[in-house]
Amino acid sequence: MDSTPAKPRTQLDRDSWIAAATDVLAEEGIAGLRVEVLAKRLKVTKGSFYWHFQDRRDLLLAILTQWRDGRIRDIVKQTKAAPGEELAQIYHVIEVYSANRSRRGMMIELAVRDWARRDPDAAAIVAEVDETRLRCARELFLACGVPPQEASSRCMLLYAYVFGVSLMIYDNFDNDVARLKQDISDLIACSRSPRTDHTAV
Amino acid sequence: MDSTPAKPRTQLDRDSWIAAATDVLAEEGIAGLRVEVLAKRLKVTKGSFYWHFQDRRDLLLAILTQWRDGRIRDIVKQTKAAPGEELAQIYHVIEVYSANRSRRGMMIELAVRDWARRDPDAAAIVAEVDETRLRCARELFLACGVPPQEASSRCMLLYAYVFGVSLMIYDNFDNDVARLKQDISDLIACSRSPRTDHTAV
DNA sequence: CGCCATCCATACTGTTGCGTATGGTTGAAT
DNA sequence: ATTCAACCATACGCAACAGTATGGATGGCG
Repeated sequence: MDSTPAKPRTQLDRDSWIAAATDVLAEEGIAGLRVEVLAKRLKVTKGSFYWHFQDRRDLLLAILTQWRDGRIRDIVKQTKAAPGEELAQIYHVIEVYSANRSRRGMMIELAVRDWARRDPDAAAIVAEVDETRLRCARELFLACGVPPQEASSRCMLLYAYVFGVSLMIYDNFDNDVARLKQDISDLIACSRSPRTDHTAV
Repeated sequence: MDSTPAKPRTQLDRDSWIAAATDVLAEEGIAGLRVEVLAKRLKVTKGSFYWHFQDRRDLLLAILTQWRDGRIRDIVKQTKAAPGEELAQIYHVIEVYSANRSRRGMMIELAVRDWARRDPDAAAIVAEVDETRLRCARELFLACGVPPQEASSRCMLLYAYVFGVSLMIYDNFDNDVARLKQDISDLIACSRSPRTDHTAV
């Protein structure tokens, strides 16, 4: 009929496997990431898997490095700010990394961090990502005129909050979550007085 | 030789199993909590396990409820403060729940929360614990004279920070972690100006 | 002493999953 | 058209694990 690459005959490459595996990681965690389950999801058998990967560990390490590269690319992008826009950019970072924005991204993040608690390789990757993120965010605070020591404290608080809040279940605590999160953003970004006017931007 | 209860013949009861299971949960996570592994650790066979428990799920639910009860008992204890000591108590809570104080407790905490991301029963337990903790901590802030809305924000930030920071790997970021954590405690507890004098107590 | 309830060991079945071996299919180059 | 490399299916062995069935040991009590 046509020669357009409509369906490349389910020809899978390494990246397809990694992408699908990352989906499973987000949904089921590292322990639920089994090659036979993954193969079933891709509608092939594990004969295909062991063509593209040496073993399960090979896939896992590929997931890690790809995740790291994506996260580092993202943070340097998110922390670039035009002069004068640095404070607004901090608010933007908090907003972007808050759980609801990209639920999938946070699920991966949490799965990787849980993984890193028992796997040295994963821990090394997380360490790289954290260091890069902290340094990038710190630059932003410094550009806002925050003193060095305090810049370190605030960017650490920023990331700890972002990850921690996505671990909590607080449906019945406050009925105005939006305002709650806004207040917290103020505390992290620029709390000098309790009621900061953060009409940022 | 003697009739003292030196070795009760390895007679295990339900609580012994739950205690050992909680250890495994802390070390290996919910996915690594297998009944045969647990039995081996207790030097018995799973024949014993299935005497005390209906199935694996029975054990898991027992772990959850016991964890909840312990955590709720602990938080009401930690948030009791003599009049005038409320601010110091807030610092104490931050200190106590920071990862290094009781590494084991935090490992269990993180394991349960990761578990709760895929299990509704675990999620319900975490919701109970979170609500209790937030309300208790909120009372402390209110007793410090913090306005209601802000009290909600600060106690939420407190817990999110505590859990989040134990997920991060920041060895190479700052060489004075103690001071970093002190600064963050200030931001959470009483930041009105960036350099608050928190010579609390 | 003998009986019964408690507690555990042993021995099975069935399932899931990792990894390997080997053969089949497909498309592109010669 | 033949051939070869890339890609996948099938079929195997092996281990870990959930759960069941059943029998053995132990201790208190009538």
